[in-house]
Amino acid sequence: MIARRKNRVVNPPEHCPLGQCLSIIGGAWTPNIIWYLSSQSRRFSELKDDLQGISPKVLTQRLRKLENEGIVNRKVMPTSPPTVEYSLSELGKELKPAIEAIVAVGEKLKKIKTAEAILGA
Amino acid sequence: MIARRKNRVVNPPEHCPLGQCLSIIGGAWTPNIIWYLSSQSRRFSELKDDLQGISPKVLTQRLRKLENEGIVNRKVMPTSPPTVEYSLSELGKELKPAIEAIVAVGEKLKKIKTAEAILGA
DNA sequence: CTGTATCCTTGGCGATACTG
DNA sequence: CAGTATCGCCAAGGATACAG
Repeated sequence: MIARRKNRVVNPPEHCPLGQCLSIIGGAWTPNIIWYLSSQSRRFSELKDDLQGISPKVLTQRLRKLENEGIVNRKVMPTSPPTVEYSLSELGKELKPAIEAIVAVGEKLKKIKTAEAILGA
Repeated sequence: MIARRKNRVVNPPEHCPLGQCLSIIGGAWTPNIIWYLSSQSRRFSELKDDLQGISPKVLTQRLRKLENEGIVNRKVMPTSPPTVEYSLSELGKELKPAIEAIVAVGEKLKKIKTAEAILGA
């Protein structure tokens, strides 16, 4: 069930093919979180550093959501001070091709725009 | 330049690899619009029908934005009543692999969750 | 270090009515 | 048919402070 609130449809082009997956990777930071986790597991503050500018509140929110969806694993190390390792679950790794495709297109668009700027100006 | 508002960072994990592309396909309806345009060109009301539930205001907004970004082409036919054809530009077609990857992952996740529901319950 | 708690702003989107 | 115009909601996210 995709997010509904009262009778207000929040998100859902449910009948369209993309809704489900996008509700996972659709946040402002989420895809980048997945991206950084895809190459290696990271600790909370490492992610916070990777995603410079994210507030701890939001990072926690995103990670909790991803954890609940079974996309990331959270592993608390019994150290002091505590360290927590986040990593992509097997399910989470399914998202990699999509993320990679987005990244690839992003790079391509950037190149095209740069070329246009040079040629056009 | 990715959307900033005053000193408030709205969207931008700019330094991360995904920001640029996601700002294009990141809306609630946008990826589906691109999806429907990817197989064939569509008229305004056809899209409105495909994306059942979208308001004309939002559809116009999205299409205008995509047009400005050079993702879609808008072609007004000199008929009465007017008909307008939207299609993906060459640039827009670059987005297809990303959208397709998202769709593919979406389907896969659905299957996995379905299987889990059957096995687990 | 890894988070919670609070408060606030904002832009995306819905609903509806109207126009050329 | 293909849009504009208005109004208003609200959840995502920012800033900051605090806690185990």
